[in-house]
Amino acid sequence: MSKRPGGTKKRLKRGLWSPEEDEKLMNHIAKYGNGCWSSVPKIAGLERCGKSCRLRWINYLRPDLKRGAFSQEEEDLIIHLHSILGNKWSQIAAQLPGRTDNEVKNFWNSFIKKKLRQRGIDPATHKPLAPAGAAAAATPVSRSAVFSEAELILSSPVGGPHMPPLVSAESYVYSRGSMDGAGGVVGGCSDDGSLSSLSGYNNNNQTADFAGYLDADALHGAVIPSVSSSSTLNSMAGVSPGGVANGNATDELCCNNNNKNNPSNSGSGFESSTTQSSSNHHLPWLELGSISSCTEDGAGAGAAADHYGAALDELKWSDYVFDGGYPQYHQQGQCIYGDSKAAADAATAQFDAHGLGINWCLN
DNA sequence: AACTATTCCAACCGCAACAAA
DNA sequence: ATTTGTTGCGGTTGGAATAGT
Repeated sequence: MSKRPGGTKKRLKRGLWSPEEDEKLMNHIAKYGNGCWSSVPKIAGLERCGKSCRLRWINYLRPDLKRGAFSQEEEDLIIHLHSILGNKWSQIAAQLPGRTDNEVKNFWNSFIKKKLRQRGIDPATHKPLAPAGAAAAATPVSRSAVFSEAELILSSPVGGPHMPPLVSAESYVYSRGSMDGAGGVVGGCSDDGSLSSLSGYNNNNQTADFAGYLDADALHGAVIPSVSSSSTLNSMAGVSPGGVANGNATDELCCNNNNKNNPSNSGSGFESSTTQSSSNHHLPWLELGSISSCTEDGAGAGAAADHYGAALDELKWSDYVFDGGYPQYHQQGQCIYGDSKAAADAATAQFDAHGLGINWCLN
């Protein structure tokens, strides 16, 4: 570890945060909001760099963090989003209310990766691991390589424009009994041929429609507020990422320095995220209308989705990939609030108990 | 009980993008 | 147009907790 530059400046503290430091930081943010991190240590009386303060707040202190075990839905969603986005942890985390990019990243590296390998799936490519002889061919492939295969299939004349029964490369990997190519139907209806609708992500025998927010282009191009960013509270407040992907200006939703004193930024975001209980509340956009983002041919695509409902049920690939025995992913180390929802509630309560009205980004 | 190995989370680092001066 | 400062992101690492011997 190299020394920090600083010369005559007081040496900044590093390492784990003490409860006192946490309290100082929380008090400061409650008072002034979370802008201008460089000035936070000075004002708050912390011997930390602003960067460290920001990270501590984003990854640990924010009361809207879930801080519990990842649910099966979250796990499935992470795997799928990773298959689309690769290591874009912030964008993946943006789809998981209450989760940070760091948390998702750690979860991936410490748990999902391992599990996928055990199942014979290459976590880098989301394809079956090649046999030893073909190791060279199975070297990590870029996300674009995976996409190219998916796009190849999606753009093949089998379906043609707006013809739903398209099979993505991924579905070959994940769908139950799909290795023969018979199963794993993924609805696709995007005009640009991108994968835009998937199903089978919740465990309630519902067709989970990811239209819109799983559009790869939208995810890459849209400014999706990350959980780890200062403009996250819109997603915490149940704002559908689909709306973002549909091109709505994020500024009007975000809590950032350009949107001061927006009522939607204060408190309500926390509440909604900490009181979510059902899977669909965790993932509010799952309640989007069927193929809602299939712009020009929405009705036809929706009908097609119904038509292939049975096949879509086959796409509960999590059941296939993770056939039970899902261990709880417990937080380790420092945890000031305990676990899960109760923790988040407690955090919110604690914040409230301090009588600290949170004014986001007031400075 | 003592030691070692492994796991995994929190924190750090370097870089890039962006905005303001 | 350039410089400087700030923020955000992804990769990496330190070390506490846990498991194994």
